[in-house]
This record gives sequence, C-alpha cells and structure tokens, in this order.
Amino acid sequence: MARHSNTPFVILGILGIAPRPLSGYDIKQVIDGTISHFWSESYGQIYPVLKQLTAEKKIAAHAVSGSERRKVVYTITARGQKSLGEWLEETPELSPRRNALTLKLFFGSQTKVSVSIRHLADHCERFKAMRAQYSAWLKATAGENERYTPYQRLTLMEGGAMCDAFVTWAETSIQTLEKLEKTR
Amino acid sequence: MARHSNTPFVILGILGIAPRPLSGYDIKQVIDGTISHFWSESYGQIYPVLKQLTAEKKIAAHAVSGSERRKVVYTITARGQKSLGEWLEETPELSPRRNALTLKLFFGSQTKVSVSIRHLADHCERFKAMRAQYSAWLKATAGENERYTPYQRLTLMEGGAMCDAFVTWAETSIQTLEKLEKTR
DNA sequence: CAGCGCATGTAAGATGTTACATGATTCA
DNA sequence: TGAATCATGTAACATCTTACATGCGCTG
Repeated sequence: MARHSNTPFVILGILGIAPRPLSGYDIKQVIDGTISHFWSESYGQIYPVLKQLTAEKKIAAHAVSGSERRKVVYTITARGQKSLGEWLEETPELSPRRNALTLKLFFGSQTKVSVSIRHLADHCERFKAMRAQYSAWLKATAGENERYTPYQRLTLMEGGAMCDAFVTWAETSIQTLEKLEKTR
Repeated sequence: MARHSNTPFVILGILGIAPRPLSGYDIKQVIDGTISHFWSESYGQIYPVLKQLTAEKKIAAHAVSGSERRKVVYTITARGQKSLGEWLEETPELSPRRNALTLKLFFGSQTKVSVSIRHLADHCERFKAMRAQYSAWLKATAGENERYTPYQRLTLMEGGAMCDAFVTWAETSIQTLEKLEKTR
C-alpha cells in the first residue's frame, strides 16, 4: 500500500464526485459499474484502504444509525481533497502493456495458423461487443453534463477508439494469416 | 507460479524460436529488446522459472564448459514444446486494462482543466515517439521473413495501430478541453 | 423460508518488482 | 586499472486476487 498503489486515489476520487456518502460496498459498485473499462479493485483492496485513509484523516467514517444493518459510509475530507489534488497533478505513468493475445500471436509460428486466426477472431468479437457497449454508454450520457462530466465521456471515447483500432487491425491480420495459410 | 502466470510460456516460446541455446541473461535481453512493447519480465521471475522448467523437464540445461565464465544455457525439450503448444491453443484472456492516464482524466473535474490537458499532451508525445519506433522496426524487418516471422510483424502493427488511435483521440480530447477552458 | 442482494472483513496465496550481493570478462 | 557488460541469484517487499466467513433484510 505504499507509494505506487493507485487504490487510495481511486477511492478519494470516487468519494470526491459522489453526490452522497458511500460505503465500501457502494464504492465497489461504482468501480464495477462506471470505471470497470479501465480500472478494477477487489474488496480485498478496498476495505483495508478505507481503514488506512480514515487513519490518515483523508476520509471520514460515518456509522449509519437507526434500524439498518451494520454499515459505514465515508466522505472525503479537506485533507483528502488536497492529497487527491496533488496526485492528480503528477504526470501519470505510461501503463505497462501486458497483452496475452499479442504474446500468443508473437509465438504463432510454433502452432497452426488456424489457432492464431481463431484467437484473433475471438478477440475481435469481444472487442466489437465492447464497442457497442461504449456507444450505448455515450448515447445514454449525452447531454447529461451534471451527472456525467465531459471527462467521463472522454474516457468512454478513448475506450471506443481503442476498440475500433483493435478491430480494424485484427480483421486485417486475419486476412494476412488466411493468405499465409493458403500458400502453405 | 501456478496456473495463471505466463512467464514459463514466454520462456518456452523464446527458446522455441531461438536459433541457439540461451542463458537466463540472454532471455532477458530478448524480452527487453524484442517483446518489451507488450511484455516484460524481471530476473526475479526468470531464474526461478528456469529452475522450475528444468525440474519439469520442459527445458534442458547445458553448462557452458571451457575457459568461460559460469554460464548455463537452455534448450526446449519435446515435453516443453508440447506444453507450449497446449498453451498456445488456449483462448487468451482479455487483458485487463489498468490505465493511469484514463484514471486521472476521469477525475479531471476535481482539478484544473490545464492539468488534464498537460497529461494528455504529455502522453501524446510519448505515443508519437513510440509510433516512430514501431515504424522503424517495421521498416527494419521488412522482407526478413527468416529472422522475423509474419507473426512478429503483426504484433508491431498492432502497437502502431494502437499508438495512432491513441494520438488521434488525445488530440481531439485536448481540443475539447481547451474549448471547455475558454467557456469558464 | 429460501434465495438474493447488501454489507464487512480476513487469510492465504499468486504474482511481480526492486534492491542487493557476487564475481568474471572485455575493452578503452 | 577502471568501467561496462555479462551472468546468476535471492530476500524483501509491494500489490492484488480468490476464497472464505459472517450475518442482515427484503421479496417471492
């Protein structure tokens, strides 16, 4: 949980834009529902980090009282906003790519051509489905500038653009490999 | 080092296409020089896995004798080729995207617009440089079908296509944010 | 009353990087 | 002879996922 982990800042960022205090469970829901296309966190990360951020006074815990189930919700503090602001200013690292499809494709000469074609076609279908999802999200959030900031829409566009580029490349690659298969 | 790690197969794959036996050091060189754009491994991974693969008889160790420094080189065995073949046939997983730039951009409403623009411009430059590198590699490997398989060239094209798409998206996004900045 | 969603949490293990230790050889 | 490169390895640490344990409240 040292210098490198982005988990604390994901939590601070989500609490910063949330219209109401959120529980650990809520935060996980937001991550899975809204930013899952470029980020993920598990409960095994979230709950310990919530405790840590509370100890650092970057978030404040509020026990939900009344007849409800045991539940704690969190809000971001001024100190937390400062910490988040500093992190946002730091130049983000180039995300290391570790791509299982590309890896297998690279070693394609050591298996049948049809295997590589199958992997490409399979990934292609999945990226087309993802593309459709991005388009649907973009359509759904159009004009709703209060709930969805322009920044959030930019990340959706990035996802869409990457899907498109991948699909184009994959389809071309399949054709290249089909020609290769015939010349054998 | 269980079911999920791809490290053993990276090593098997590299030994499978290498024209000569390779040492752990050599393997690291190949990874850093040839597949670093979509995969990385550290010595802390490589040396233990080499021992493990030797124990499983998927690779064979050969002590380099003579007046040379202490050095062991490895070759892939029939068992190793079988293992690699099985892995290559398995459908690769969709690589999880964990993108620090997109993450910061998503929270852009919590900092100055200029900060997001700076991050985008910075990344844009880096991707342009990477694009130039891919183009140079593609030019250098053109026609050399013996040393560079068509598969290896496809992975370079993927890298180039992704860079292009990123740069296009980033430049558009910068313009969007500059307009946003003016209307404030 | 069964099952699902809400809610919190931990332990174990997988995976990986970084830093360090060690020493040979090569070349300027 | 000093620096760079070749070469092997490990210990410590950081990060993250998975599986499990627990239990409430609502709904069919």
